Amino acid sequence: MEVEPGYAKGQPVAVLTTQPIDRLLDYAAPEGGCVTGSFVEVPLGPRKVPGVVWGPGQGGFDPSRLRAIDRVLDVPPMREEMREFLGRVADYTLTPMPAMLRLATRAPGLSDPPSMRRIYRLGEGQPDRMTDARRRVLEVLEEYGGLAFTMTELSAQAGVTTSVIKGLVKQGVVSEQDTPRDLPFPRIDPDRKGLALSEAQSEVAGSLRASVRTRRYGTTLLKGVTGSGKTEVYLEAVAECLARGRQALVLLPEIALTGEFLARVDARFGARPAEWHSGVTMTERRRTWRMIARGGAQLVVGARSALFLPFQDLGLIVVDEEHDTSYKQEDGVLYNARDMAVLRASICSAQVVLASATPSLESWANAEAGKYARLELGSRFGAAELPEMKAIDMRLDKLPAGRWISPRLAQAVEARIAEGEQSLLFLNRRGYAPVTICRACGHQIGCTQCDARMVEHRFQKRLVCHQCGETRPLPEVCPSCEVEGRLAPVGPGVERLAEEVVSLFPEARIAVLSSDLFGSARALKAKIEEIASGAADIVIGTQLVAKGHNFPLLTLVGVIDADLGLQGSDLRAAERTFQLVRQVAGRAGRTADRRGVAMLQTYQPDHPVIRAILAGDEETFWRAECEERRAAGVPPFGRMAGIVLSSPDVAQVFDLGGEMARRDGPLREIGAQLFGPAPAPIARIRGRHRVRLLVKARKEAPLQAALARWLAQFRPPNNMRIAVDIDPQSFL
DNA sequence: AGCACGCCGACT
DNA sequence: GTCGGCGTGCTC
Repeated sequence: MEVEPGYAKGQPVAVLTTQPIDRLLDYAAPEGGCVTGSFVEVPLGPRKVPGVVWGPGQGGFDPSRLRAIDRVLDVPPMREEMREFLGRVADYTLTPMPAMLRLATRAPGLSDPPSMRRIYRLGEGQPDRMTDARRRVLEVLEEYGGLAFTMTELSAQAGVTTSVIKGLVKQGVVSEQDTPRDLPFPRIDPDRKGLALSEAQSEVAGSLRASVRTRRYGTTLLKGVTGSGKTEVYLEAVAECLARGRQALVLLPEIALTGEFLARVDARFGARPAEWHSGVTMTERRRTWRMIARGGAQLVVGARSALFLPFQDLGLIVVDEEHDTSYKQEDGVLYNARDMAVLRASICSAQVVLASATPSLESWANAEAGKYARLELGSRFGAAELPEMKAIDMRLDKLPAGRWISPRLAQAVEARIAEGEQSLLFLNRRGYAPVTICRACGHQIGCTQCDARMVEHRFQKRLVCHQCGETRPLPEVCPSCEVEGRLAPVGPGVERLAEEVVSLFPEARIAVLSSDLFGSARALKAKIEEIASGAADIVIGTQLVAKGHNFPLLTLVGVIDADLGLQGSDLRAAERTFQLVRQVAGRAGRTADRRGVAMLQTYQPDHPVIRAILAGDEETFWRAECEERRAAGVPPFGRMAGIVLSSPDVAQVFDLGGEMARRDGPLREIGAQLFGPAPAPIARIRGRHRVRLLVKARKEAPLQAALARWLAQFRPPNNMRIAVDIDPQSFL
């Protein structure tokens, strides 16, 4: 255990608060003293704010005006490695430290004292007489064995008033006890035997176990096709980590996947891990945060924000589906969870496992360069193989307007229905139709707040803007020429595709999986399970279905528009299309004893990406893609940053954008190039005009420092926002 | 982030 | 005169 410097009462200490102040503030240590890392509550103006003691006082402030820390919170101090991690992420992403601290303290009731609750279980005594109500209470308690209940739970479960239970307590029939509200998670037994692994799986699991045993930092890219048993294999690394007494974290891109994962962990270890994502209740979050800090949680499964949990001794981070773009998203701070996982592990001497069937190009390149170890799980578990890939050349099948399913694909679906098997039709477009056009004047209905076309959602009977979420009823009259009844949908969305499927297969049971059709993650999960158990013949889905869900009865995947995403100038488009189509295709025939088929409808069967998918030749694709990026000097062979200025005032963003382009001295000093300003891909969102600049530098260039010096020159007006995105996902 | 301070225009 | 708009600066 490291020993933090302690401060006696009255000594000045520097405190980092969650308030957006770009420096530390000095306070006097409280009654009872504090240590570096102590979570505290400090007075700031008229308020009390949370903070962390960051070190000794810096001085430079009238000592007689120092205010004292109000109190030290009842949680273990923030560890040195966590402070370092926050600082490094802040430097990397150009994020102010208070915002980093907010990420690390996103736990409800952090400042609350430890609270107790009263629980009830079966006691020793006998009741003086038995009544119906008393019997129901005893039945409930017996049914659940030794489990304890809260008063509310027990009275609800037994259907009696609380006075019945109180009466039983008085006679000692029910025992009453106070326990801490935040209980440790059930111990996971890492020595429990798991499922039998194949020889290939055991070998890979053995390597991962050996890496974990080193207790050093290291990253392994674990590549395995869908169904190859990746999860079982990395759970062996988890077992090794827990057996060494260290904590483990498994990151998943989507909360819809945690249900399936929890069941796998339960099957492997006979206990469930702690969960951390937006769907977890407040009390559970509080418990989880505290237990992780105290070592009362060994294994955590969570979303990206779980990286900022206060682990005591983190020995392993698994990033599952590491290529998933949702690892890079804004939640106050723009960071890529995959990269930050590697950073955190390197600071705390932990191992990282990046698992994917279709790794990101960055990870592939890092493995090629020898920075990451690479392990591969070749064949699918059991007999099933990767699906057979076929292209359907859409230039040959002339489809009538408003039709998207080629006769060949329709025939294949028909055959599956006859066999009692499932088909998946994949179209990465939500809603009914992406464009609504007026046949009289050619006007396309756009959003008033954004430069984007409104998407018709027939299910909701409304037009929806996919940028800002604004909706409005479908108009009868063209908003431009005011002619009535000439508005027409153009192009397909999943809802419209469903309409076509109904007309083609009126007898079939059809399910549409699209994120906007479900109110909650729970509802979506239920639907997925229903489908997996065979409740549908044809599944129509957006990219939601590409993400790891298991449909055992599925033997055919039809990709409606394999070309979608290939157009446009996004440099990552090829990679993303390749991954998405491979992932979707991987849904076919995962465990069936018959080989699945994936059919790709395309107008460009000779496009290199489509050919690479068809050939199943990933190495060739990646090598070619790497060469192109190397030649262009773009990530991962160069560094980039996107800067987006946004303001309700158009002139303002262009003015400052222009000024930033002119005063680019700090960028030129490191040999970086500046492009723009140009209107951002979506030039207006929620009424804010957006202008984008792009900085490109060599891989070794100190990009962040130069960006910081460059940006410090400008004072943006107060209604303008400047967002800096290091390593942007797309750089249009 | 809040909140006070202060400077300017529009009103009683 | 004085009410209130919001730009500027401070919080240990």
